[in-house]
Amino acid sequence: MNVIRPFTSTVERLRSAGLRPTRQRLALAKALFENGDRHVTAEILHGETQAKGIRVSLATIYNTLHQFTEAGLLREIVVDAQRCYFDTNTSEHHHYYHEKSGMLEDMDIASDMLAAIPTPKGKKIKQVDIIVRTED
Amino acid sequence: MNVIRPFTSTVERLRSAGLRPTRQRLALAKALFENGDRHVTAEILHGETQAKGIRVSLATIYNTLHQFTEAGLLREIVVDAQRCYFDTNTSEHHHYYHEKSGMLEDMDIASDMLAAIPTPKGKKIKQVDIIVRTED
DNA sequence: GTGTTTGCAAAGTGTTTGCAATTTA
DNA sequence: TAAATTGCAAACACTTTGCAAACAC
Repeated sequence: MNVIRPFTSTVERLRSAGLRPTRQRLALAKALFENGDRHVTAEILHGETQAKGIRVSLATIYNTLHQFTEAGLLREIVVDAQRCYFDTNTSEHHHYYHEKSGMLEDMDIASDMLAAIPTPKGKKIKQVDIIVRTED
Repeated sequence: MNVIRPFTSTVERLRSAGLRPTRQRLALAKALFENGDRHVTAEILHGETQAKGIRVSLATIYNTLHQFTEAGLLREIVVDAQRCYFDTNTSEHHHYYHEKSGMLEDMDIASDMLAAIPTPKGKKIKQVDIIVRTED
């Protein structure tokens, strides 16, 4: 017999990443993945959950963001020594960073452009990050 | 009449950047610019000056690195949320970052590759940073 | 029940700042 | 001498950690 189970796909997403679908992780996953591509910091997520009346501590948000990143659900983007972004779009793409506003924006660029990048001897390329900083 | 003046070119470099050639700035400029291209953090520079018996406080090193950057003598490179590098090579070029070792290495890449990067509407590109992260 | 996860507060890291003392020109 | 610069220690912002209580299965 069936029971109505909300967020089944989010639950499954967490389970297949090997993460127990706790209340906190579900709330964060919902905020992250149910509204299209997002660029968030821990602070932003914390503010959002608080605004919705969901109690998730900042420490848990940090931990969860890293767990999601390790699980391949998020990609971390380093733009600035004191602002750590996580991108829900984990496919290969690059960014504009508008420093004044602190806004991060996806960039459209032909991925074959990266063919020009030489591989360093004896090393394997793990990730290529292109950040175009704009004046604002 | 002439007096023997050591480090004249470093002195001039500072003066033309509008910075008084103090003992501390001279020591840092020497360490930075008299040994070819370098990638340094504040900690590295601090360690070096201490090893040489030159007394420069960490606060002054941070301040000086930023003054040099504003003056165009250095370029700041953000690779990692807790490691801020300064590059003595201010010309357009990009980097490999070997995460495990924390080593930053210059990359040779055709600069016309960057022609493919679209300018965002209504904004001006200030700087393009390409960081190729390697496994190690 | 058992192992996992959470929240809190404390600790940590790298950086910046306020201000008196020092140095430069 | 006047203005700029320095060093210290304290403040800072952001992030991580230790551990007891709460939770998932």
